[in-house]
Amino acid sequence: MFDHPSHVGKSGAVRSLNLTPTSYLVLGLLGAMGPSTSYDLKRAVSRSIGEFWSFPHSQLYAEPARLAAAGLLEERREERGRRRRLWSVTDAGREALESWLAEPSAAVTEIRDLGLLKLFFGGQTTPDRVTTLAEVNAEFHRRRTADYEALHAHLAARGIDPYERATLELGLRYERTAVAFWEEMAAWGPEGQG
Amino acid sequence: MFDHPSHVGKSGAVRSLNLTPTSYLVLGLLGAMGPSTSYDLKRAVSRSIGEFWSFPHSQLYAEPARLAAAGLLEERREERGRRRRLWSVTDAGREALESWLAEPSAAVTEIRDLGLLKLFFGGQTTPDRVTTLAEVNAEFHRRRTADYEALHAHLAARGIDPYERATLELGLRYERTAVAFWEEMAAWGPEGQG
DNA sequence: TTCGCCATGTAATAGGTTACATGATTGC
DNA sequence: GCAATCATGTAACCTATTACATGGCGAA
Repeated sequence: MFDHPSHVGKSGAVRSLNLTPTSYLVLGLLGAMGPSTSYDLKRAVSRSIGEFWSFPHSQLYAEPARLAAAGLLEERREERGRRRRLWSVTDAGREALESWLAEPSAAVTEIRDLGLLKLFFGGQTTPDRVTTLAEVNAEFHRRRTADYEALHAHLAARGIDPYERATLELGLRYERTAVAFWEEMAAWGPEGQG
Repeated sequence: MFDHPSHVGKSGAVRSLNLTPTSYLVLGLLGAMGPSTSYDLKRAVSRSIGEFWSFPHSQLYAEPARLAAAGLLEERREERGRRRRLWSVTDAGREALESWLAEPSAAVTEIRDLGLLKLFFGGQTTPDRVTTLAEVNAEFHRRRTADYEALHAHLAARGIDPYERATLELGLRYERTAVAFWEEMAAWGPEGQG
């Protein structure tokens, strides 16, 4: 690609980039899991935070390269077989992660829900369509709630990291909130919403 | 579905583009508000859906141009003064909006919360830092809850569109859920989380 | 009349999304 | 031995984000 120093070393060839959520995800996962491939990252994401914050696998392949260019990760290739790329956190990377974790900045939660956007424009369609929307969404979130609970139980069996469990817990609680909300919406429609 | 109406331009210069959430936001707002400037859109977003789904103003300036290129919007410029650009929905645009509203597709809700991402990696920092994180977030969401309630009351006074109110309602409920969650997290830390 | 904020945009870039593509495994 | 799925990437496009920049208007 471009000729970087053999091992990020003395040249300070560390291009400073601004770290995105994806960056911290990768840093944190590698910090917790040790040297891993992008596919390992993908799997780790899938049944945890990825439940409600999607990180496409293509990014989990692309982001490590960026972080490595910045000196926060190191790459090692398998000698034989597939010669897969294994990523691990450097001291600089660990430092970046720790300082990020240390500042407890609270930021606005983004909730992006297409169904909710449709509801927002409910006045521009017929009430029965809104009711259908509400019913479909209620069912959808009920199903998701059930999935979460199964997942939760499954993970509880194998002693999962408590922080990871807590994270899923909020996801679950959100789903329950959504179920209640959409069910009310569905009931609200038919009887004339004054 | 498409082979749009003739008047959209004999040239057929209607490049088909895939419509993003931003597209539907703009279409829906213009549908509800009538001809408006991008600044009008910005204001309409700010105290409503924009509370939990951020749409930077630069997009509210850029997106209408895209939609107009696709034949879904029409542009009119003021004759004098600032010569601002006023956007309005064409028949094709209205049709696109309606068919979108008609299909009640349920999709996964994205919840993007930096604090939650930090919590996810709680095992890589000290318990007291996690507790601080929880406290800061609890306070943050308490404050946001209060803001929502004030906003809600304020808008209830002026008879706001019930669907718009409902949308805000879910935002509010999410905030309450978050408050409870972070408060529990804050209390959970000190006493040893086995 | 000057300062400051509201209003109205544009530019640049990087990050994200959606495909595409192909090598390895595993099951049948 | 073949099909299906898992694993591992790359490419292209484009949206979104972050700055920058300026004009108008209101208040003091």
